[in-house]
Amino acid sequence: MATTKNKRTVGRPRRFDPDQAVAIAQGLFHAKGYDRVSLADLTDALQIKPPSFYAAFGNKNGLYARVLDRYVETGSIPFSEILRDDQPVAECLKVLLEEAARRYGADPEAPGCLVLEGARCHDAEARAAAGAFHRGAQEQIRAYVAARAPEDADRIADFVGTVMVGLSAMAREGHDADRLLATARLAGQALTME
Amino acid sequence: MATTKNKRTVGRPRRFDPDQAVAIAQGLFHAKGYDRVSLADLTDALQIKPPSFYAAFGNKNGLYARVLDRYVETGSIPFSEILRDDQPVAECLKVLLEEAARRYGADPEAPGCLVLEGARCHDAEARAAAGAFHRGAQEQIRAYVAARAPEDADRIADFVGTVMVGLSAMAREGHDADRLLATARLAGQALTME
DNA sequence: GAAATTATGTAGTGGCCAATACATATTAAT
DNA sequence: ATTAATATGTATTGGCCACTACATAATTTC
Repeated sequence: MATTKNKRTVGRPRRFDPDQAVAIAQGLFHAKGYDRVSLADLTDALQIKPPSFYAAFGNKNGLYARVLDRYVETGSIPFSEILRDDQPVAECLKVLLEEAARRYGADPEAPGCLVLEGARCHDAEARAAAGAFHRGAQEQIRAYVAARAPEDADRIADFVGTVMVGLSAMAREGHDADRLLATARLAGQALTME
Repeated sequence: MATTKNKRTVGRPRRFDPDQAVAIAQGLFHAKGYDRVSLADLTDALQIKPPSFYAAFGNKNGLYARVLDRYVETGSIPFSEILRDDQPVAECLKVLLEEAARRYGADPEAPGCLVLEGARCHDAEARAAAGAFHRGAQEQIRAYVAARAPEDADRIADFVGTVMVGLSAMAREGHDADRLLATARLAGQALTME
């Protein structure tokens, strides 16, 4: 009862694996951004026709929501592991920025953060979905700082969040991981002084 | 021979002022971004019909190019005034970041930087046009630092540019000038340590 | 085998987009 | 008055978009 798959059901069986489709779509959305992935792009990549797509995912936003979930589960920054209570706040935030730099620059085919870039797309629903994850992450940072430096939590969290957004944008401009890392390290120096 | 206007020419005269049209379009492009301003938006705002629009500006990108020129002349950050040779490099870069924060958050109806946001739009030609201005500004920062701190020019310029991109993005997320300014000041502390 | 159920393939739908064909109006030059 | 030149208004154009109506295929249940 561990796996959720293979539940033999009535009716004609699917000829594609929705989970695998989500993984493929994640690559597309990360590489090109929500707006620039058309439904034709998706159905071509998944080798299915539009009706199968809509039956499985509802619509483009439905698939995108599943992609976001998958990204947070498998590809995004593990905030909870990095923001440690047994280390100095500034140290952990520096590690966070450096980890962001590494991840955002790791894959030239999928630069930047899927969530941060999605939160700036042109589709209201997709933007809201990605924006919710963004706000959650930002609040996680703020709460982490607030627990031990309540006075400075807002401005430090704003700074860290702003630098992460900048790093994601610069990754999409072509900065590689080393270059982003140098920027992140310099940003980290501002945190040591507080 | 000072003003370039009022040159009575043959043929039916225009019923609108192209320069004023550029000013109005600048407001639209800054508020909504290149992609989200449709030609119908423009012709409605300018109170002209599509043929008049295309006769005057060539196409949407033609108008956008004129908007970018106007922005750089009238609304963007005066790099040359801020990056002074008679002040410490770090001080001037801090002033630059703080000035960016003030300008990006000054008008809630037109948040962020027109150039930085335009450089991320979906239209290849518009992106290239805005990107050229962005690269020019970035190089201006790098060259300024390189003149007195050649070893650190690349990473310092990258850091300043990344923070500016982040500030512009956060302005569009709703951060007001005060909040951006606090972020800029914290970022500036990283520069003092070099 | 018949019925119920679900997925698939073919072939579209209307909507919004930037851009334009074409006739007409308004001006200066002759 | 005629001509040349330029701007305007009406009405479209073709392209790409997300999305769907409808008939058919494949499976389980009875």
